Amino acid sequence: MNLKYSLQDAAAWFELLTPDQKERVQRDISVAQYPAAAMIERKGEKAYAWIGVLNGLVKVSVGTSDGKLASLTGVPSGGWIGEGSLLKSEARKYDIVALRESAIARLPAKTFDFLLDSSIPFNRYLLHQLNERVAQFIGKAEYDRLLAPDARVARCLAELFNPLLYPGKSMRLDITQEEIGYLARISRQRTNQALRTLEEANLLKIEYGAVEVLDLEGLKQYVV
DNA sequence: TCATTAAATTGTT
DNA sequence: AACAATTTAATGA
Repeated sequence: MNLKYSLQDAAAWFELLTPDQKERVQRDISVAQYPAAAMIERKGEKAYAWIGVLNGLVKVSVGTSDGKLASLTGVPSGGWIGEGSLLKSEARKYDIVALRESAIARLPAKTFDFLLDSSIPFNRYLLHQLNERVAQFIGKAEYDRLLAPDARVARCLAELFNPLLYPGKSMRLDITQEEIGYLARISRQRTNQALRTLEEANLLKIEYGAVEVLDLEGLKQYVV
């Protein structure tokens, strides 16, 4: 229930701020709980806040304007999304849905702008995140449909670790095989099969209700 | 703290 | 998709 503690744990950028800035963020931010499968943000609505996943797991479905290719990205706790719509102050271009019960933080656009204006480290953090995301989408658009299910799972898992800054953090992620299936858009039993294949290749370790990534680079590059 | 039971997750057909 | 096996969490002595 301690907001400050949550932010230190689930917002890598929070540590980069000065005490004054931290104080303002804590004052302006709001947190809400969402049950599994709840719609957090809807496509088409205007963006008033930066969305942070303090706890839980969220999926972002991006519907391209030209049609049906709705590719998915998973966002684990510690991930922050939606800055694109904020910067251009336009409507959200995707739906954000809770995959399981999640604690969602909202940083108002005003505060977001304030940080942009006053904190160099914050800008640097954002730049890095945007860069990562672009690389992600390019790779996705290129390969997503052509990849075998095993590779799709590998990529989805790799992406779940991307938004986070992993140094120091654990390489273990609490996610069920069913949830991975949702993200990779394959059945749960196929997910199971894929995970076993990846475990065979020493890229990850299957745990109960979680997976531990052993070789992130290997996952990103996995093919066939 | 340990044993029993229920719920959730995984493995198999 | 349905079922069985396994693991974790919850309950109560």
